[in-house]
Amino acid sequence: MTVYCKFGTALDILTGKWKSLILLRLLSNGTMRFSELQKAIPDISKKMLTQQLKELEYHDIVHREVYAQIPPKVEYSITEYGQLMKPVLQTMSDWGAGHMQHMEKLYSEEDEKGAHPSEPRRIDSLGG
Amino acid sequence: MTVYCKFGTALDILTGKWKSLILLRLLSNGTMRFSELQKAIPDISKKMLTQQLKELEYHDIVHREVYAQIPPKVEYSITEYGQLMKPVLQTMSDWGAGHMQHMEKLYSEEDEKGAHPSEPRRIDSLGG
DNA sequence: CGGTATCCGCTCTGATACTG
DNA sequence: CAGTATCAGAGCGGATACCG
Repeated sequence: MTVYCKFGTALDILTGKWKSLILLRLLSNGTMRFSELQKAIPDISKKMLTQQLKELEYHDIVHREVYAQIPPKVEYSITEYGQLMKPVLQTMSDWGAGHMQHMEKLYSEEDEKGAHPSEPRRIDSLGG
Repeated sequence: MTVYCKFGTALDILTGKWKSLILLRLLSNGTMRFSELQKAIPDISKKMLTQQLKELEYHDIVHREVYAQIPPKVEYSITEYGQLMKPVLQTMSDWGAGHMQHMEKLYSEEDEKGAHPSEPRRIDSLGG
């Protein structure tokens, strides 16, 4: 079997503009409908939400429950296996928090206005 | 001050096709010259290597030491601060290892040949 | 409501050539 | 050796329209 990178595997799953947002919402809210996720993440398009959820479902991190009714109702939640992602998210979040402070020390607020490589994204935090 | 996402901060820094590769090499080999990194990561182009290293340097994760000589010599290494990334990398790597097994159970080897969303990337592992 | 299909622009990445 | 500059292509992400 081809040797895939353990690290890259994790990275791939977290990567993408929206995956983390979805995971974070689902983790704190429990079960959510498609439309609830849309509302919770205003800037995401249906296409992206669908796509990202599909990938997460494929990886057994998100569970998709379809109710056969009109109008349709679909609920998403983190699988039991998916809960194992929590420590990963938490570790990254913790490091990220520290890093933001570190960056502030290195580059003053004034300097922040200039264009720097790899500016941090604006995303909601994990715990709060 | 704008509230940046702690999690997104970490993600941004690890994200990109090559950042992890560079970090992993530097972490295990210590100090490396530009050309050594190129050799260690055969498929990366000069442009990408330069670009990624610049970003890592900006984030104080990688140190760039220039020797004023002809021909030029530039050495890269992980900063002391950058060592703090290790637990993050390790956590992700550990989870990734488990996830690969989990995926194998869910989808048989035969099935792996089909095109699935978000196939894991081929990257060298962290520890070995 | 919860998607899919299509088009389209932009960024990211890569190949190549040039420079100090 | 260690880059920079330039151009071109692929793929990600977004807007819109349509469907069960």
